[in-house]
Amino acid sequence: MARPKSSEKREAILKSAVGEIAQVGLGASTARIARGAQLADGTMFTYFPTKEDLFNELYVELKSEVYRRVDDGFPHGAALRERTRHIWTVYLHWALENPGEQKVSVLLNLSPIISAATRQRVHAGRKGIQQTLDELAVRGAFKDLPKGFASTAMLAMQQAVMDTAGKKARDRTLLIDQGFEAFWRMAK
Amino acid sequence: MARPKSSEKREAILKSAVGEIAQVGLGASTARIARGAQLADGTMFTYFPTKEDLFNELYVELKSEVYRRVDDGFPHGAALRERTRHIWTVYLHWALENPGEQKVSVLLNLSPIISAATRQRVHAGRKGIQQTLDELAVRGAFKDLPKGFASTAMLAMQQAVMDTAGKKARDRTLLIDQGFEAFWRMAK
Amino acid sequence: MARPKSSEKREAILKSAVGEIAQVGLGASTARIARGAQLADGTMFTYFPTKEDLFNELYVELKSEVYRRVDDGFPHGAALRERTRHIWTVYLHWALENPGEQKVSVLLNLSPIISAATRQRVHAGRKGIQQTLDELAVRGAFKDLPKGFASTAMLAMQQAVMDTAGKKARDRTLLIDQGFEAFWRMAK
Amino acid sequence: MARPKSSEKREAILKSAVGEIAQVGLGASTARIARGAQLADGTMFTYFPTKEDLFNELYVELKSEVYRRVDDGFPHGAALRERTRHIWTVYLHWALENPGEQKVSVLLNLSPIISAATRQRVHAGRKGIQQTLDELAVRGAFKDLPKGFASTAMLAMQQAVMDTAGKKARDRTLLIDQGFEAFWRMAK
DNA sequence: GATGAATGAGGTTTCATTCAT
DNA sequence: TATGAATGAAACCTCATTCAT
Repeated sequence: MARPKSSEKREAILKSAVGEIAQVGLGASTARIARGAQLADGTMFTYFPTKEDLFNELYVELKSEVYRRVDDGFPHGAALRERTRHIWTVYLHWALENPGEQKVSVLLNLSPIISAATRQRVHAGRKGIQQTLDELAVRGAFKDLPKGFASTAMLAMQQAVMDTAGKKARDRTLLIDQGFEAFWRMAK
Repeated sequence: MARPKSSEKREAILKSAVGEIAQVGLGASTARIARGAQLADGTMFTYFPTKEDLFNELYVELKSEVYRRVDDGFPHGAALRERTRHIWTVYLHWALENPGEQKVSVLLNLSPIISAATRQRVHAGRKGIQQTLDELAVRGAFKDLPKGFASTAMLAMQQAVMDTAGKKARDRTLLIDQGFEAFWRMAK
Repeated sequence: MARPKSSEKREAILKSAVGEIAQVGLGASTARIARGAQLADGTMFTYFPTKEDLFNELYVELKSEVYRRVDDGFPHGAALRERTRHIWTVYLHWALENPGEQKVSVLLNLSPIISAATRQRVHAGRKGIQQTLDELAVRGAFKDLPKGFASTAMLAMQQAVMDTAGKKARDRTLLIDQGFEAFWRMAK
Repeated sequence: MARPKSSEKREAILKSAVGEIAQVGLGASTARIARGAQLADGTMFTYFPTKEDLFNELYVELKSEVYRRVDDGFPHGAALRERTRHIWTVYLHWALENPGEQKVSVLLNLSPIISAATRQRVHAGRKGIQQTLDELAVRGAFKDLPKGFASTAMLAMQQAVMDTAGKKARDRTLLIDQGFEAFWRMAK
């Protein structure tokens, strides 16, 4: 076989895409993304046949990374509060350490370029957390709200923490903890 | 100068922009926006010299509309809970009745096309609510968090309600109420 | 109304297309065609939304021009031989005076870019000659061959004359005449 | 140099080229041609250094094949009519059995990609028939026309038969025979 | 020799903006 | 003012060809 497709280059493209999209939005051009990955314009298309494909794969990749992190060291036997706290904390640490990735993830999520199939795929990857979210959904104030509200609210509150962290430098670990205390009030 | 620039046309452009952006994102072309407003390609540029200008003005307009509604019938003398509830409810009704406007507002907010100056301008327009938000910021769980967190969290939780409303048809008024109860737990 | 679409520019594009295609084939680039018409790259697309559209329109235009010429001064009352001779002669004069147009016409006819609808349209324009071709079809050697063979054969023999004229300079009028005599033997 | 270039692969490339060109025209990509021959993109270039080379060789190959068939079983001693008939019939049988090859042959012939040298080479290969064509050129209606007209006309009339055969299913052998009778009238 | 990844020029088309009418 | 034709930069993508493996 000839030169195999280098996964290094694949990563470089995805990384460059994150950088470009974070800066200029989904209008980021394939040419700039390629250049950012130190590749010729055309090379990108041997890795991703289409800009649309690139963006969909990128979305999957970003979400998978988060789920992977959350699953890693997940305290399976622990009480609900501890498990919820784990999800909360791990996700926020990732997001604050990777603001570009996080922003791009949000942007892609809002875009019609992400297909229903991709959304399905990503949703399926959430399996590890699902049990915890389900338990959350029947607790406290969430009990009276529709099924998926608890997880949506968690994501929303995490977003609020991120927005705040972006403005004030402050102690992030503290912010994350206190944010969780606020969130937990809804579940108690 | 004969005819004044018709503000009717200005409105038509803004409205068309909302429709187009809601459908295809910020990549919406000026030509399509103009066509949607029943105008020629070039006419748009006598109202907004630049696409950037259009988007910035649109953002201001959308936000102003919301603030206007919230200010309208604001229960100035009432207790904090009632005032917060008013903001919560009025905003959500507007958002659920105008999903396009709401989506575009979010999209623009995330885009670098919206200048710092515009953000300032919009922020300034929030004056009517500010007092209430400030009171909220020193209550319950928000007390331990940075200044702006309460309002960010409120917006985030409202977003959660909207996302949920988008999926399930359900009784929206009930959803809004119960969503508020969840939110209020953080402030109690 | 603003500047109206100039039919002069439209003609220039079509003419340039003929020149380019005659030289390099159907791979002729839209950019070169535009440049040949002294227009910016983008301008071509206000006249023809697509390369495909351009080529289809061009085909119609070329064929129409021929039919127009043949119809012009057509000896309606004359004997079959005279009418056939008219078609033969007029077409060949056009083709020999416009070798580019003729070549492009052949090229387009062979290409899948020309749609069935276009072919239909062109065929319909042949109405003026049809009667004569039908009479031809039941004569001489054509009598034993399928319906459309006479006209196909005529076109083929005209092609032979053109090919020959392309090589030898020679007296073209004489060539056309003697070519007709050869052709007529099949119909006699 | 280990293995010799497999002539089997060479054939596969040529065959694939015919298929692709017949479908999409001379714009057929080398990659698709290679894939059609079950080869990697790059492999094609060890057999034909250039797309241009491939097309020129293909043209020679197609024409040679025809001449080979015509030469095969050529009735050298027979009367002119019989010899002409042989050329007519053998060619048409080949063309009708190999419509792709025939179409590609025409396309290549019209293209500037086929060099003068190639055309020369092909013309030279016609040696076997030349004598017959020369005799034809001084007969009947051809007598008054330039040297090469008889053979050009024959090809043209064969083209007419092919076009007709393509449309009507009909008995092809009969069509070929009756077509010949029409053609022969010009030579009688 | 065979493979297919890499290249970058070039292809078609879109688009914000200008400007003649 | 309103119109929409004109512009040319830039976007996405294809392709012949090269070359590391």
